[in-house]
Amino acid sequence: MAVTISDVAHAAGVSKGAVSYALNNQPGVSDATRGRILQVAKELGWKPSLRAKGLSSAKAYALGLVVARDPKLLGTDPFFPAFIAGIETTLAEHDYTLVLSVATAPGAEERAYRKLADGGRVDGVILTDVRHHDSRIGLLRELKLPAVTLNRPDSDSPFPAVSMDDTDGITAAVEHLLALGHVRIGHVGGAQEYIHGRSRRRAWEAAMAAAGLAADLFAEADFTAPGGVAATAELLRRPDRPTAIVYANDLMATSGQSFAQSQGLSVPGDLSITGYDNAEFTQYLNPPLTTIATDPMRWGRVAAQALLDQLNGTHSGEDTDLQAPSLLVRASTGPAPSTTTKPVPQQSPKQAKKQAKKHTNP
Amino acid sequence: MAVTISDVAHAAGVSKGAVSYALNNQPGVSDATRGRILQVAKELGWKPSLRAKGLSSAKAYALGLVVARDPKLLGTDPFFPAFIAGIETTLAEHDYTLVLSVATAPGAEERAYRKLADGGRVDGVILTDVRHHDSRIGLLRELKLPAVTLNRPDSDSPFPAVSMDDTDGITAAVEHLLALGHVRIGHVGGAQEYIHGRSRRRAWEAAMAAAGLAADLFAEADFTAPGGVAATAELLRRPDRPTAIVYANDLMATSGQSFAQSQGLSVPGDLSITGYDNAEFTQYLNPPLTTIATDPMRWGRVAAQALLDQLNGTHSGEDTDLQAPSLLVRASTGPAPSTTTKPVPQQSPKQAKKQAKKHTNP
DNA sequence: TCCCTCAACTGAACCGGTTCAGTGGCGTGA
DNA sequence: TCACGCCACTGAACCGGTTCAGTTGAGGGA
Repeated sequence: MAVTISDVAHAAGVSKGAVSYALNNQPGVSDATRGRILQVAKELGWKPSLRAKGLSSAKAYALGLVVARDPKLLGTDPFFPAFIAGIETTLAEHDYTLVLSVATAPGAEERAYRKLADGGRVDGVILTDVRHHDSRIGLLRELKLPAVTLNRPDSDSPFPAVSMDDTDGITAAVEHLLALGHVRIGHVGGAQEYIHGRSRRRAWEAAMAAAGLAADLFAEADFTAPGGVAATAELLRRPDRPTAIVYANDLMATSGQSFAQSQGLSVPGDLSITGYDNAEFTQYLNPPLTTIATDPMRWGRVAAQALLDQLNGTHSGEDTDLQAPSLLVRASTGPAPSTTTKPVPQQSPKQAKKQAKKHTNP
Repeated sequence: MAVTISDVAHAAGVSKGAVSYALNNQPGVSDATRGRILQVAKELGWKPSLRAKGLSSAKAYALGLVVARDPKLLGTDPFFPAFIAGIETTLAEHDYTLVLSVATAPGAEERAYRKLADGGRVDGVILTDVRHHDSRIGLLRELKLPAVTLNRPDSDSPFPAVSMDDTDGITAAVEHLLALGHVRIGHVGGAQEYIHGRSRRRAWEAAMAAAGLAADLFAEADFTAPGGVAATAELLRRPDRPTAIVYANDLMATSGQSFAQSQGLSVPGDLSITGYDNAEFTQYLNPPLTTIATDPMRWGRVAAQALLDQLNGTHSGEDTDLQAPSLLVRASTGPAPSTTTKPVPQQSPKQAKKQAKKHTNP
């Protein structure tokens, strides 16, 4: 940090401008001079100050990511770490870094975006967990902050999207269960506020409709483990309880499976279960979870690249579609029970609720 | 971004300097003028440019965190998301942001630190996952980058440490098992390269010694799920196999428990298991995992504060000790088998290895 | 030989703040 | 009434780069 461009210029016997041209591979210096300057710079160990560079070129050389999730959920979700690692692989090739913001308190999210935009700390942001009529789209517009979104928002968005289809994976899960003879296939959805919560639900509905079945065994949860327990309890209380449940993520599938077992149901003997995400721990569950394997790392890599392209003006403006995730069959799914469905051990709804609660907070 | 300090100065009829003094609560302007300037600044919606501020005051207003882990392991470890959330709660109160780097490839870690230091992108870093004779200490010294470490390194370190004791938790786990009648208590350790891998092992050894027992049932793993399987397989092959295993983290405990069950052992009937970290999913395992509940969020909050204190010179220079984590007893631990230990179904080591491998990659 | 062109390079302005030396005006004490 | 000190504020330098208008000198064409 001690050595500046002036030191290099002086040592090489040229002006600051020449050093700048040489460093950035711009015309204006001969090859000989360029070589000499670079040589001197190397000898002096000159590292151009990002701060100065940023000030004069009006760039921050950083991308922003605001994560608005309960830290508890965050800690269990395998998505973000892998996603961030993907972003990083792209950024490592460019002179960019990632500024991460975790917003847990309500209202903190908007503040976080403003903080990143106001001081010019980042040149653009990646928008994850897109919501129904997401207010952040308007916010970013107001802040004039370039962005890419993960999946295309349902409201009008000027930002390019990098999408990974939910439909195929859920469809494959339903078809897998149908092939095993299941008919009463339920769905525990994530918060319908999120567009991926919605699209997964719609994919389940469509797959059921395609098989001529009613999609009536739905319970909405919130992507959290306790939510999964409550939704599972609700579905299992139904008179025609499902013999299989498609969950919108692994965490809910995990807690749902655990709850079903605690109610005396065998998985997959009495109830088949599928997850979504392929979190590493799901293969060590008992039984290991049938789930849908996404590729968050690739998603991160591509999203970061799309944002960088947008920043330097080389982005086509078109959305990018990533390969759809694939079904990973493990032992939590099996043939539908051949006889009449074993009822869940009788208890009043009140008791079940109590038990569900107890199960949630051991 | 369009409105600058000059615009404000002009609008308020004062010089740039006066605006700067007013904004930063420095003497040199009267209260009346200060009020007027702030009023004008507000009306114009002026947000001082972090870049310009950074250049003139030689600060980056950012802290760095380099995470060197396999993204797969990262995704399952609940530590980092909560830890980062903790950092964020501190930074939100100050005008700082967090720059996150994920280094997965070998050699990428050092490059990441250099990248952060060279351009002056951060003012300091938080060092996690401290290793035995950690080379990063010297590196940061060379780069003249202020830092705090999580736990005190075993080599000489000039940086303040924020420590959370491992010993008490492991000791509590061993004592809990002893009280249940266990005598052959094994330990599956994390990579001994990490100082927390070492200290957990040493705590187990000490607790065993205190009970007059030999600490010979040790297997080293690497904090990963497959590693946990392999180490568990090794311990279970021993002629005097353990009736209880203390794992150095939840992920290994999870995969170890799953492996033991696949070998026909009942948990906790034949084998009791304890984890470390209290990852959320562990309460939904079958059986739910007895584990040690740490508070990574608090750790992040305190570490960030310590680093900020160090940067503005108010740090005492002394290490901070956080409250030790506590044991959380769930159903994976139970009384020691009363009769002779049930042997693991006979098979050659070769077969066991094959099975372990198969178990790892379903 | 002279003029023109163009490549190579310089010097200075600029980005938007901070900071310091200097200046003007006011109040106070003798 | 005057000298002095101090408060409030200004103007300019500065941080370390980028960028642009100019300058210089070499080479080519007529």
